[in-house]
Amino acid sequence: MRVRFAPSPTGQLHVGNARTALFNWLLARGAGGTFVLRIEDTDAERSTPESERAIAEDLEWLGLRWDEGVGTSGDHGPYRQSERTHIYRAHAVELLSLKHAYHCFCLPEDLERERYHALREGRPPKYSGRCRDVSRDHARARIEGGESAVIRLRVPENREVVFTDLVRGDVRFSTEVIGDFVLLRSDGSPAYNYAVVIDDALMEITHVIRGEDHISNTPRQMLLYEAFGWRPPAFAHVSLVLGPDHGVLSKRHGATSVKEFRDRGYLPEALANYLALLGWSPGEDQELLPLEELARRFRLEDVGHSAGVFDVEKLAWVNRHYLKLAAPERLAQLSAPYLAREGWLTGASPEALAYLAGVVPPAAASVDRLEQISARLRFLFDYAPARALEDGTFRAEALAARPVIDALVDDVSRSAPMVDRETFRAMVGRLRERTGQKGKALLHPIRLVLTGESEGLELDLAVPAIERGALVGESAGLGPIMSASARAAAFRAALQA
RNA sequence: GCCGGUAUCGUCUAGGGGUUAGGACACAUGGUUCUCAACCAUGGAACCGGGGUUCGAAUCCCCGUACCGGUACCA
Repeated sequence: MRVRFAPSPTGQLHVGNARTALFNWLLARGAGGTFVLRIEDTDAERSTPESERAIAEDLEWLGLRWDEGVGTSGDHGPYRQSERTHIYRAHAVELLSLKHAYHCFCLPEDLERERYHALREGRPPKYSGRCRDVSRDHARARIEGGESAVIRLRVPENREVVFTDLVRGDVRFSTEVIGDFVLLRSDGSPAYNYAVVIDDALMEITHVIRGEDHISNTPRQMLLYEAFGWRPPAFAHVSLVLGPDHGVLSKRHGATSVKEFRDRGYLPEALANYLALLGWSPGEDQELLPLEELARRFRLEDVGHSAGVFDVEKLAWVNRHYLKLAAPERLAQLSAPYLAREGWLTGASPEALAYLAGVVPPAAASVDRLEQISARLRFLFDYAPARALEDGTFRAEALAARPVIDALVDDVSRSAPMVDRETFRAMVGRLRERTGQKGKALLHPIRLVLTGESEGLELDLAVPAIERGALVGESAGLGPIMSASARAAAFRAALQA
């Protein structure tokens, strides 16, 4: 089995295309087949090398490695359509001599007018076939005379073209609605439907899995396979991904490209797992499974027929799941850019990363995506009691808890840093005895003073994080982080001001 | 307009002639916790409409409707 993903390098990899790539990969992976990456850059205007690189990078990030294609040494290359022009031309000549194709000299404006009239009279707007009978010799003469021509396929009249779609079953089209379409443009470059067939055939693709938007291209492609006498591959058209308003997923819905999701701090395994769930189900009421397991279970016949609405909430849930599974070092590494953006991390020293590996995982357990990690860790790096006390509720809570606060300031100024849960709890125990307060009345004031926030991480975790962070110090490229004792003093000063 | 595709909770889906129509996300309520989040429990929530076939239709067939895609010298 050989499958392919064939994007046009005209922008970032869209999640809908990523899902198509994923389905291809899952099928190949599950069947021990070959996954080919081909670049369809026949539109010279819009194709860029940057976007080809970006797409390749996104596929790799998602874990969808290709066995053959650009950047590999496969023996079905080249894998960039812009490098295959000679192949397309050679095959066009073959079609010409087989009389399956012909030169067409019709002017764009004439075609435009024909189309307009056809539409107005309720007829399918297909090419009239006016140049069908221009002989090859005559055509050659006109071209030598400076006229430009396209090459069109001679589409048989009044025929039914049927193909079996692996996800939808038999699909049939009448050639009555298919005009003689363009194979080679007047500049010699291949049109999509033509290049695809040549490439899929020559690259020995056995299963073409692509978006539903290509379903009406398929009969044209079948006709081409027929003209060449080639056996067509199996086709499978997967439905499209929609936005929450059931329209095309676009920027106003938020992120739409793989790159954007990556930048927001979604894990690749989460995006891939979520995408697999959109239009397919692994069965047994299971949803969260590693890619390899998904590949084992994947069957094209089980892919849903209807378009799917992209649900960011569910993606967030999947992401939270994988965030909890991720190794601490990895989370620290992945969080670094977000912390650096805030100016809290100036260099990824081993000490700083080791410290983060301890503090990021508990914070990450309560966010949807890593982008939110800085808000969750703000208490460490941006301690500002004066600012916090500007809030009326916060101030009132602090004022009401003066005895606890005073005792805290006193205790913390005289005891050792609370670098672990036990020393912190010991301190809480001393305060309980001294003030007679317990539970919320005791812990909430401690939170206000030590974190400068009224909500956040468990204090058991937060306070040792503060103390250890203060010890790591700025020389390691971290912080600065104020110690608990400095915070207590600063807080009391701010409260009295 | 024409051609093609699709239709189960708000969303993703399981099921597929007889089921209390199952699960997940989201939502609501409760529990837990110093707090938020997380977590746990409970709950509300669906077979597009109309005909037909059948003892029986959400499931099969037809028609309609809605939505999506295509209708290029874009891909």
